[in-house]
Amino acid sequence: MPPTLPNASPDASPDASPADRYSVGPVQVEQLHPWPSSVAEAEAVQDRLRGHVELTGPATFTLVAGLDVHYHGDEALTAAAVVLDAATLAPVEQVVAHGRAAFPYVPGLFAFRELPALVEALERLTVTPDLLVCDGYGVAHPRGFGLACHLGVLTGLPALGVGKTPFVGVHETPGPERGAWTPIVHEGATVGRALRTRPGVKPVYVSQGHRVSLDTVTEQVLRLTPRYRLPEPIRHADHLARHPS
DNA sequence: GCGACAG
DNA sequence: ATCTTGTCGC
Repeated sequence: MPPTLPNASPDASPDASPADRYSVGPVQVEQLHPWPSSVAEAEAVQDRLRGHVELTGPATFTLVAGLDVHYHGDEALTAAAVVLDAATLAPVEQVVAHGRAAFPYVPGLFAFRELPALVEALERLTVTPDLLVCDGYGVAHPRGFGLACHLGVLTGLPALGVGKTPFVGVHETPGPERGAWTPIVHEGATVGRALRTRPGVKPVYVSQGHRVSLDTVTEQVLRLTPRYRLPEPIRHADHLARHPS
């Protein structure tokens, strides 16, 4: 049972062999070898992969995937991936993967809890999304490598993160109109934006995950959020994770 | 040193 | 994340 860490056993369970999992779909995902078994190892993984993040990329997309996880009880969880047609926002494909939290909850290391299940869901897709919309942060993170960066770097796909509460850095409150935003500044650098997606409603906190510019992140999140506070891909994934069919 | 801390 | 009712407003 993973979610009991701070004091982990080093050479406990050998990692599964590289060939123990396969994907039937077109989305190929790099595996993390070995899976971190302590806070220090997890932080080291983030520090190592951080250099792989690309902050520029395409500005338009055709298939957008929303990703989210729902927890049941202690460690059981369901990950969902829903692909939408970027032009119409109509659902194209939806898949779920059941699993268990793979790491205890530690702010900043949140990605390690959900990564295995989210990766499995991505591998079950039969279409290839060209943008991953993640529920959490990207480079707006204590070590500059949040969940959206993990998923982007491991798949090679453009990825962005949408957070519902402030996490790192400082920012002013954006104006009340939809589309208003202010920069999130962390250690002297702009790492994301507080973005108003609905008039008078709490802003969301967006940041780059991989292969997208901050302007593109802002533009896409607004485009994917025609009605509610959160982007449609995330809302669909959230619903599917809660009510698997 | 203490508190706060994505989901 | 999750435990939880009603209520106000578009």
